[in-house]
Amino acid sequence: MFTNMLATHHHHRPPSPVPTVTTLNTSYGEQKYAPLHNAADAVRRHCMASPVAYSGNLFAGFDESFLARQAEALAAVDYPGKNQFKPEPSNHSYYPPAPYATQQHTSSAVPPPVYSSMHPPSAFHHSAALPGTLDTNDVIEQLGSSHCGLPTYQPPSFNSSVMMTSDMSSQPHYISHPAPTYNPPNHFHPTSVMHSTSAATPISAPISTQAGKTCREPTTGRYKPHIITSYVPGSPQPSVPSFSSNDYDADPRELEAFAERFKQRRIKLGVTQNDVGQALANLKLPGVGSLSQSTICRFESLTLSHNNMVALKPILITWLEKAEEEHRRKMENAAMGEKKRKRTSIAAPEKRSLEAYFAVQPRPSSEKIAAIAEKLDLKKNVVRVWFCNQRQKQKRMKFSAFNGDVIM
DNA sequence: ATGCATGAGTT
DNA sequence: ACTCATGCATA
Repeated sequence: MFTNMLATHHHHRPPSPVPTVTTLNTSYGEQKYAPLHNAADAVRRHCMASPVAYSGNLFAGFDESFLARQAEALAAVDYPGKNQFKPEPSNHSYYPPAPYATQQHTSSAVPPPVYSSMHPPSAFHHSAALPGTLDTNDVIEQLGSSHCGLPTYQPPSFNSSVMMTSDMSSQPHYISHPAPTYNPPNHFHPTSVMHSTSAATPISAPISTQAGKTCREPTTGRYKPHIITSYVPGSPQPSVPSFSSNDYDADPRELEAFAERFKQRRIKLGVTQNDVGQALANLKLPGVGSLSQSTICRFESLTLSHNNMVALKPILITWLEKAEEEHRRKMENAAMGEKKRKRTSIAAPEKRSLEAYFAVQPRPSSEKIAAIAEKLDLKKNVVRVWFCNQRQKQKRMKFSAFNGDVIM
């Protein structure tokens, strides 16, 4: 029971909107900022609510464990080598009502959310974010509710990761800021343009990089992309966090914004979360099978781990783009259907005249057709086609009559 | 949307 | 013993 609790404790969420709590995993490759972004929504709400709680006691919303863990976090930071502190299970079975700071703090023992680079051949491999350069002030700042601890990734001058191609890796701007700054979180801008990262993100790369493992879900036969990204002994660790185009996609705020946009566009397409999950298999991306409704839901609600979000994002982008393209096509087809040519209708008097002409000469010459057209005030082509159709009609009638005679 | 469970990989 | 990604079942 206890073991089980430990094993799944990060899933044990209180009724409050506190999302996934991931305890620290201090392996090199697992510098997660899951709590930072997973709790983004909660954070936002918490931030909004906070001012009210400040009447009197600054820590009104915080319990003792928070304070205790704050101290722990600070302590953890004081010793760079000590990235690891094992929280007491009892402290993590449940989280207090104003938990974000608590969790935040817990994860603060983890190195700062350095935006790790991707290794080109394995796009989903989260290479090590270096532990490191977080100082006490940073921690305090993160802990400060006024900032909600959301890491700010100085956005590029442009807004779309589509443009963040390989050359982005040479942006000295990023390299010179190994430690991210913490700013108040941005609210999602509904107007932000959905970008396509498919160009910048090699979605074809297997999701499961580090061990190349794609395990099959026993019951469903789904291909579960294991996105466990952690330090692989022997694999090269970057000594300096290099910033590539993928860092943008991995930016928690970008992820949050994307998830929101994704949801909106999915709904616009009239597709359910389950549909999306199933449709992913049709993408035929290597190592990418279907996903459950749960997972899609969790993606949209940012209740997946950061790495998981980052790995799923390009796949979902791929799906979204294809789905929207298909949708567009359908709409166009529908529009085409509506744009049916106007059917010319020939009035009864003219029709009678035409029938009279037809009785005399079913195959009038071009000149004759022109004459008739002029006489009836119809387009020559209309008259020509009428004769064609009339001949065809007659043929049909003859044929059916003949058949009827024979068969019956 | 989410509690609980599972299997695989990691430490 | 843990972490993680994910799924099933159900609220």
